[in-house]
Amino acid sequence: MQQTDPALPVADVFNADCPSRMILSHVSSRWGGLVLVALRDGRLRFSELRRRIGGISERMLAQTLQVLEADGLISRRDHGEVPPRVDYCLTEAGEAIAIRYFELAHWIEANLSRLGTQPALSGD
Amino acid sequence: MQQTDPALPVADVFNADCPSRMILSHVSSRWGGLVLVALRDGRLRFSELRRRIGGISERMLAQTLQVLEADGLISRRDHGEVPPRVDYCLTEAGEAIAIRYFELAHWIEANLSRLGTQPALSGD
DNA sequence: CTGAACACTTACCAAAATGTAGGTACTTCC
DNA sequence: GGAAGTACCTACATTTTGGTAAGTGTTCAG
Repeated sequence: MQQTDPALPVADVFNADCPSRMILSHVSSRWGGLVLVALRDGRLRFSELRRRIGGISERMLAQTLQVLEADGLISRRDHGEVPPRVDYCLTEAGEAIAIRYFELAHWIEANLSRLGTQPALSGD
Repeated sequence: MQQTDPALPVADVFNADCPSRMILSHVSSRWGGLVLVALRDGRLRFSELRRRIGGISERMLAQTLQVLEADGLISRRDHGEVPPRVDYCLTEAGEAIAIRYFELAHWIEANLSRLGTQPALSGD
């Protein structure tokens, strides 16, 4: 299935210089993963994303979308209309990553009470 | 299995104020996920982690270990010896998160060639 | 005619993250 | 006795990140 090009060194996130680190940092940046997960619901417009992702600013959303697009994780479609109409969706790679990030996020949501964030769960 | 406390609002990472966002940000911080993944190999000492995770500084490793411990994702064991001997391992919750973060990171490693890894994207 | 929505961009500034260098108190190795 | 290793901590400086507010040009609703 997946051939490893012998000319390329094996990707390794533990290696500071490996390009995988860069992608990983974009995905797990403050907004990157949330944008990806939001797009799992399907194609969304800029302002829809903005409303959906609590706390994100226009500036950050625009920037995040650009980075993710450059990484090949989402694709941007401009309908060339006026007023502007642009929407975004996941690429195949984006979907693969989004689902994994979602599983991470979702586990956290579902198990929040076991984590050290709560007011006080009396115990050891 | 999992009881949802009806008194608590449902966790939602899209909500800026949801505590899950904080955990998620720790896990997907620059070093958090890598520390968790590194510990999947078993109990490791501070200096072992430092050597394993390329590019991390002592300061950042120490800080990251503290927040992960506070979140209940890793546990610290001090052998009380001199010279110091301290080691870390994943808690159950830590394992659950580590495996999910690993799957994300590993997919990226394995599929790097499909991604737009072009280094620079002069922005801002 | 005013204001809002759209999808952004830019300048400016504050805050957060991170690196560097030094220190600690001790031990083992050469 | 000097160097290196252990697991940190602290102060300081820098780099990166992110928010705010303003602007763009057009269209539509009131």
